[in-house]
Amino acid sequence: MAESSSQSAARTRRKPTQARSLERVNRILDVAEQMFVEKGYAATTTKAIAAQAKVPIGSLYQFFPDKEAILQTLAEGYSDELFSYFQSLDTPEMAEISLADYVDKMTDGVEQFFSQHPGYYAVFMEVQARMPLVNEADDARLIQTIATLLPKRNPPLNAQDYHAIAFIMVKAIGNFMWLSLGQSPDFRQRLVKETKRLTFNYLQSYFS
Amino acid sequence: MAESSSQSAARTRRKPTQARSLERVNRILDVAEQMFVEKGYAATTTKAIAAQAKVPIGSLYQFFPDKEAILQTLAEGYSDELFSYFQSLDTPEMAEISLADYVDKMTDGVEQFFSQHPGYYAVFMEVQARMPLVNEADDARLIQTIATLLPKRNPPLNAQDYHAIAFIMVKAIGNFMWLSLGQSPDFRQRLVKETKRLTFNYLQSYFS
Amino acid sequence: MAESSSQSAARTRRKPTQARSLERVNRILDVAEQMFVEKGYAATTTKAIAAQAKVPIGSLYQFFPDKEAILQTLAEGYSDELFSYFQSLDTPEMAEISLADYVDKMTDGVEQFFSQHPGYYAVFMEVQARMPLVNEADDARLIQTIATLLPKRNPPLNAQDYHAIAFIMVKAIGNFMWLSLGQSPDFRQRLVKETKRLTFNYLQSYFS
Amino acid sequence: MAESSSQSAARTRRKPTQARSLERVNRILDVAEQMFVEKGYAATTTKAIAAQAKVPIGSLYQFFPDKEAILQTLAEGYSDELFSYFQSLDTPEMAEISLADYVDKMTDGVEQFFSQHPGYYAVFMEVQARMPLVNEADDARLIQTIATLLPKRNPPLNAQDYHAIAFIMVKAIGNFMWLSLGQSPDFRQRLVKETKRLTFNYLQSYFS
DNA sequence: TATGAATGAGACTTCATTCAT
DNA sequence: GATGAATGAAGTCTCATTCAT
Repeated sequence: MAESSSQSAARTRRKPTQARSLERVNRILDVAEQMFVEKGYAATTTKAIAAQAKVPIGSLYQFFPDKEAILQTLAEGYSDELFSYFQSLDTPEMAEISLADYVDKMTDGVEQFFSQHPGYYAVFMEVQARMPLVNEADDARLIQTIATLLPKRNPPLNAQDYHAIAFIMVKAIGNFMWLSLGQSPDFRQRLVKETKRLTFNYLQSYFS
Repeated sequence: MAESSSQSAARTRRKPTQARSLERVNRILDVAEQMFVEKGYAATTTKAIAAQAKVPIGSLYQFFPDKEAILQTLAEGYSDELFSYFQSLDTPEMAEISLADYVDKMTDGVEQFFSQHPGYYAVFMEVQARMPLVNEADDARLIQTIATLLPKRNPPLNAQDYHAIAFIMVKAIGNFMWLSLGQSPDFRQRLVKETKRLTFNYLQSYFS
Repeated sequence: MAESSSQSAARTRRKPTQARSLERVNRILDVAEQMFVEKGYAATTTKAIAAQAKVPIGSLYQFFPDKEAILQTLAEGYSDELFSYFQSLDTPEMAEISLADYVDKMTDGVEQFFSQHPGYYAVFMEVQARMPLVNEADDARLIQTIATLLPKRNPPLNAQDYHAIAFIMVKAIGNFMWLSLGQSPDFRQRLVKETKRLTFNYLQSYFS
Repeated sequence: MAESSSQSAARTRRKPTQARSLERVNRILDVAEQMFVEKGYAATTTKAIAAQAKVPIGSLYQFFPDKEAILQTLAEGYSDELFSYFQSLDTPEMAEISLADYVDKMTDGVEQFFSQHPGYYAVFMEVQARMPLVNEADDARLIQTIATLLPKRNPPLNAQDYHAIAFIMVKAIGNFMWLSLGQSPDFRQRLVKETKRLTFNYLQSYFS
């Protein structure tokens, strides 16, 4: 039922290398994710998370210094996964495909990711509200990656340009795929299409 | 039966018609906005709001049924203002200006609005996380308006198309101008420019 | 059963002027005193104090910002009472009585005070350990008073001398009367006698 | 029946005869002393002590049954040292020196001891508050020793007298030298002088 | 014997909301 | 209507101690 979470433990008090601990941490993370999605971060108590995860509250606090660290770890896990996906686009073949295909691939990838991670929305809403810096840093990593991918396409722009373009691209696709989550299947489909159009026309204006 | 508060409206318990009450409500709203921005919604107590606004806590609860109603009222106020701005664009002259100018005007308008309302960001982060429906409803109003404006430009599209286009437009501009808030002045400028380009190229692909 | 405590409210969140509040504060103070004596400060919980005093825990925290404030208020109450006693010794007649009688009066006064306030010991042990400054300040007040009383007896010493003498006097009497509390009645009697002898011989060495 | 720990003795679970164990116990004691002084007994956790002493927490509990035992062992160590000092005064020569010199020697000895053991103050504040009996017992040992030293000086008093005198003497010197710890160097000097005067005049009234 | 992860009772404190005055 | 003292459920987190390995 719960998606196995293989988050990179950050702000984790103790890096659990033992099998049982690792399992516990993941159980906590999975339960927390689910509860954050269902009732919101504030309305979810550490006690409830521990109980649901069948972990003593004391153990929970052995792995996470406080409630926020759970949220943060969750966020970082998502970020890492998403980042990995984008990095996987950085292949020789990708530099050859058409701009339209490139945009399609990215958009579809993000769309899929969001679909498969129902917690992302809830978690990032909170994260953005309470730890914007962390979040920014994570997105920046993504933007950076894209910014280095772009120059492989023709026109000679400077680094600043590439950064701005990557920023718009990442945020536009991210935001709309995110927004599409709450929409009806039909409109969602449409949104994917429009997002591709939006992004493609934008990029085409640069990469003639 | 008793004092049913019309859920959609400003959830104010009593619409204060007396001068003093109105002033108090405004003071509460102003103080709350400031505190939400400074310390976040959760960390702001109703008692503190009341104290700062020099309004007895009991009176505060006479105007607002609960803490969330304050946030909601704030959000609605913003929404109304922004909505008014967009409505003001619906004039005969506006239908005549170029697409590029149209996009410019909208983007600049939103940018200005966000600049002048520093609370918007903080408030909406919370609102989106805890009352997405309200927010959606508000944006929908905006999108609807834009959707009715668009057909005044050439190509014969159906209502669904106009809705989708308006959605993308409103959300894209809204989102990027919002994101620009936290950026350095330079990058912020750039973001305005890129947002215009993004939106313009998108619209142009429809209204060539 | 409980001694009525008329402590000067310090570090009290709200100075309770209303009859009911005042009674509640006193009930809290009385209960706390008793529990501190019986089980020690650390082992006494705010919840238990509130329950025993039949005051909701929330109300307790309306009067006292935290657990320590209760202890502090208790300490200050004692200090004030003891101080009052010493001030009452500053009368024209007192300046006339013999040194021996003077020492007797002081010692007996302190002895009585300690006997009548069984909480003093427990409370001050804690206070001294966790808020030495407060305690010092209080004793200093006492010492100051004595230091201004002494010059009324012959020999011309400087202010520093009077301070030192008063310090020794106050601390010696205070300490031994305090120590006597835990002793058998017989030895306690003896201790009173010896304390008088100790103090008297010391003072006599100055005031020939 | 199993491992009954003789309550009066150093409440160490196991008297560590092995070199490594002894070293560990000492390291625990040293670290604990320092931490008690710095942060207070309550604020010092057994885990922190163990970590700082580089001893596994499990081992710590092998040497000490509980946290309080560490404090107690520390207190007993001090007491023993101080006791040794006083015993060293019980020599033929000491019986010959003047009363004034005798008092000087004792006072200076105690003063030095306190100066060299900064932990004494902090530790005893706690000990007195939570284990007064232990403390009393320790001082009693001291008083007894003094009481047997005193008769070597003239006047024929009974055992009870000697005990009372020794009690006053030990406690007066002890208390004032203790109080002097927190004072300014100047006043501290003065306090030493006054303590000698206090004690000397008292003793002289008996051994004139 | 040595280790340190695991435990969970319970401590302190907060704060939205009510309702007697 | 206006006021603000009163309420107490509930939250987060700590830490002495144990015991399986």
